[in-house]
Amino acid sequence: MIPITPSAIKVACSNCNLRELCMPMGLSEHDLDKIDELVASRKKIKKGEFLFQSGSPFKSIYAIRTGFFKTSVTTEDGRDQVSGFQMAGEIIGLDGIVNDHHACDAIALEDAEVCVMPFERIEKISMEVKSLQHHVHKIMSREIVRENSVILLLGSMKAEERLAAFLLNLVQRLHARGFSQSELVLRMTREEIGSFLGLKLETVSRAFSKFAEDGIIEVKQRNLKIIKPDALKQIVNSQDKCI
Amino acid sequence: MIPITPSAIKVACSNCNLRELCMPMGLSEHDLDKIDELVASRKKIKKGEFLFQSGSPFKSIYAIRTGFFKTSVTTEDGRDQVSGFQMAGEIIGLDGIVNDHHACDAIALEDAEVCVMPFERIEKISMEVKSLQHHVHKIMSREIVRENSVILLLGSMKAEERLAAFLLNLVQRLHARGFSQSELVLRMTREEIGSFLGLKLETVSRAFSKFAEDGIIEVKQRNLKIIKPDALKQIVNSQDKCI
DNA sequence: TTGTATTCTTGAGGTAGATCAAAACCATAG
DNA sequence: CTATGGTTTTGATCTACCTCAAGAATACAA
Repeated sequence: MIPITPSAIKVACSNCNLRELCMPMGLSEHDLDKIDELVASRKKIKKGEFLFQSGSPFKSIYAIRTGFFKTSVTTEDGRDQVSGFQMAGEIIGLDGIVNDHHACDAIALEDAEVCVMPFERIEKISMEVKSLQHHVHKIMSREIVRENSVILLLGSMKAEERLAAFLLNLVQRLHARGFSQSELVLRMTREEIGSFLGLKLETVSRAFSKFAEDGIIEVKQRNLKIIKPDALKQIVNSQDKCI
Repeated sequence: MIPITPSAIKVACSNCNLRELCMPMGLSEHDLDKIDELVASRKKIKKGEFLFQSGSPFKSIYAIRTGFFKTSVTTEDGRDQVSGFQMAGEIIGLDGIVNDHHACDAIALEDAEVCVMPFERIEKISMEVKSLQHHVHKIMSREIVRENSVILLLGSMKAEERLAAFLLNLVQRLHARGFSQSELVLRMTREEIGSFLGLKLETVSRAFSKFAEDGIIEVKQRNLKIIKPDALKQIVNSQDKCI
């Protein structure tokens, strides 16, 4: 039996099965070696624990390997709101770059593991690997675009439209990770969904019931099955066509 | 009389009075020379015209020199929502990086002029000038944080709180540009404010009237004077402290 | 000047979603 | 198994904001 030494379990993006989600494609051997230096370590976070907290010093961004997170922002007077849900292959922590401290909380909704990528290291290697630099820009831009769509949702959709859009987005991202297009397990409570969608948990629950009643979905607690994805899409795009 | 030749009016960040807003600080002579290559040209946009449109190919980001813009996002079914207002010294267009085409519209609310910065050039010079690279990261992170606060506003504040937060943000940014802390001219209609805040224009108008009635502001069409900034701050942080 | 279009204000009434409340469901520990 | 605490559902009522509508103020053109 060969003992597993620390070096044997060394972190390596180059043979990580999530690489295509968090790293640029088509790198040369040489660049791949450099990329492997990006991840300083891995970190396990238990369900309910913080990955980082608002106000804590920013050092690294994180690639989620396993598990599920929520991020939430807080006002001075203590109101807080879920600003996103993140799953394996997604990058978290970009909000910390501007002011060298984090601007939101990141909490694990289930036991999770992340790759810790010190941002200084990213910037250093970005100076040498052009495709990494561009990739970082893309990831940040993607976050900006994602938030744009959340703003659109919060500012112009009504309750059922919001929930439909949320479910479609969730299942689409899960599908991109090889999960079912129709079945999923919600990792968050109705209250957290409501917070994200700018609704109260009762409203979320009622919308779920309504969808189930209409045969669009089947819900049993956190287990959800999408029966008619097209009906959901239609709900999202149901702005009165009249006038 | 010496005729002004094209080269004489060459764009130069190094002696632009907005430099401290859009460029990194403390650059060496050598780096400053490189930075001056960032801006390919200047572009004038008339009131009501697009700087770029959703779906149009992404080439450059823009630094606003003069004027005032709004950005707006659109759903498939044609709903649109103002996602931000931008003023001199702010950067616009970062949403285009991910997919090589823009994800929102940018429209001038008054005659404006922008510095056109081809993004490829930014990436090239970023490989050489470390502080520029970090600055780009900061600017993108700042946009992420800004959008976070819009999400918080839309998801958890009520009408008057939203308007108060909006006015405070606006006047604070204007003040950072040397304008008055108390007086400002709104560059946008009530409808545009409402769209940004997820409210109808009537609600915005009523909130203005309420603030004026309470002696917190004075409004006369687009001209606005903030009489009691602290009252506005209190309105923003007025979440029931009970329980 | 007058006319027209746009923006803004204000009122009256309707409604989506919030709030309050109770019961059902589920998970976990003992 | 029961007990406990968190989550979810559902009902009844309330309210903040929307909708509809009309008029006033403003800007601009002829």
